[in-house]
Amino acid sequence: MNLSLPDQNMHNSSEGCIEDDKPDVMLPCFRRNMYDEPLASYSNGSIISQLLRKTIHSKRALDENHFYLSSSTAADSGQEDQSSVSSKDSTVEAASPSGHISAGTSPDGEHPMTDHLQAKRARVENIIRVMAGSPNGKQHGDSERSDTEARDTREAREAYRENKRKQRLPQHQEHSSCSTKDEECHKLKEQLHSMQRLLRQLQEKFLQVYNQDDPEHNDRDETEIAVEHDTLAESTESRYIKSQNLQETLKQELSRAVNECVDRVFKKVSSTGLDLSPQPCMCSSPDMQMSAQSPQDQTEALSLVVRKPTVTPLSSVTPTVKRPYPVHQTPFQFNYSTPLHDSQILEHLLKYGPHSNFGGLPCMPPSMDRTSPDSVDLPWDTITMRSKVTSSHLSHHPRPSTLGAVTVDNLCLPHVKIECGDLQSMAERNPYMSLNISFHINDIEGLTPSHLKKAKLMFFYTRYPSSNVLKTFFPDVKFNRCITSQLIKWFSNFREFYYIQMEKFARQAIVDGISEVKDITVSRDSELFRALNMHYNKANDFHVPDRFLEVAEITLHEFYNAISSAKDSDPSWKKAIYKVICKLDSDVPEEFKTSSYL
DNA sequence: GCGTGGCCTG
DNA sequence: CAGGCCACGC
Repeated sequence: MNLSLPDQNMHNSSEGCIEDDKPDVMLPCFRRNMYDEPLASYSNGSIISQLLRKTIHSKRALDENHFYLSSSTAADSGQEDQSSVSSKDSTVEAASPSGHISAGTSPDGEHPMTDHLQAKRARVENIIRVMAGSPNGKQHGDSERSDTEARDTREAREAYRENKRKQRLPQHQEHSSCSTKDEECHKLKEQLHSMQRLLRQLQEKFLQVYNQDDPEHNDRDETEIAVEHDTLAESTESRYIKSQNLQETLKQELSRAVNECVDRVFKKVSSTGLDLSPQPCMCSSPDMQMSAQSPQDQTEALSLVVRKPTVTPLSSVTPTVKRPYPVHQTPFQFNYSTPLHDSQILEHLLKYGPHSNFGGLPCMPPSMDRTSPDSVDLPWDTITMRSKVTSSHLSHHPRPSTLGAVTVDNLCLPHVKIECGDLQSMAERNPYMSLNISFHINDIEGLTPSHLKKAKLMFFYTRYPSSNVLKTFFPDVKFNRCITSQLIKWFSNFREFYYIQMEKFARQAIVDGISEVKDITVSRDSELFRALNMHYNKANDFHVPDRFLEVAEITLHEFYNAISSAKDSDPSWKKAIYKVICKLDSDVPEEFKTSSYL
């Protein structure tokens, strides 16, 4: 029954995430002295700045001699940066060192970028900004509205929120819904061509920079990237942060938006005969290209994009990254996500860069070290875009016992609500960072499937465990309000199932004509027991204590008596039964106290 | 106000 | 199984 060792190290490191800076366990990419940049620096206006700066920085680390001495139009860089920043990003932009400020500034501040490269970057930036200025899709607005409209009938509060949200919707979204199909197809067509053209331009610019800079290392020097494609509009961000069910909202919004976009665009485009074959991507990653070629495979929101660790890094500037992207960070969106997939990939690549967000997050598990087992044999620049495997971290995938093999699934499944735990205030101050932190915190110190299994087995002894009991028997869990509530909720769910079964079998007994309560017994051969055992002891590798059979029988009798005496007409007729059953708890065996139990 | 349990829902 | 909501007790 020893399913897994407790991830003590992970818990410890998770604490460091909040308070302790532990550079000794951090990957190079997470060290502040490498890419120490505030999150806000990855604002829309300087996507390309960030990427190029890193690329150049990487190259410089490889070969200090690869500089270009020519100068050209560097002067227009700053001007463009300031003039074309969208208003919604202006706040972040103003607070960040991005844009023209970063134009000639290398991370270490010792090697000023050449004018030549500045000019190139400025041009590419301009292209990116043109892309960013593409009209916003109306699908999201529609989907968002339909989503909320479906459930705002009950709550005046919800209706109020809905109204406010509608007021914020740009007018053109309202009008666009009235467009004819022909117009939509035409616009789509134009957009596609436009974006393809822009993408080609951008690719050319990039390749130009790369090839001129270092043709020999071109294929090896591609920036490792992680991308996310979602279609959430930034306008909904604040609502999400305040939402009480961030996780569900994100998943629903993402899934629906992506599904709608994919379905719609393929339907329309197939009728127009447009060629949707992807443009050759500058990213050589097979996974990357495949994800672009098969957008229809992504029917669920990508909760995370993972870049696998690399095997033989050329230098310390090619660190490994596994990280989730908060889904709400899309700075802009396209009308039809699918044909613009490459652009979106590029956009995210450029916006977030391969090292963003982690400057202040020294909390990644040791498994992310490049020496971890799962990094072996992975090619350079492998980019894995994984769809959301499951909506819950409680998927029955046993957590690997070795720290080096912590699965992506465990890392990519957001669970913790923003308002949970100690991160709430941080979340309010910086939603970007807080989302990331929350995801990781939960991954590191959240309850695992092993914990769930253990809890189920404990249910055979105690149906109503106190918080103290839970803390005693889950010593490897770092308790906070959230974790405690979750554990309590688990037992609440266990009880719910338990009592449902009891009522069901009690009623069945009555239907079967059993007139004497003493004729009702619960043995290991009973159907009732099988049902319960299947639920709490699915693997059937645990010997259920006899006492549980006794309690089950008592419970069944209680239900039988109550139902047969028509007490179930009282809405709260079960409460009396609960009162009886809660006194039948046994002590949980000491073995359960060890963190390695199971 | 907070913790907890139950009910309902997805 | 989790989230929302409500009720209850402290």
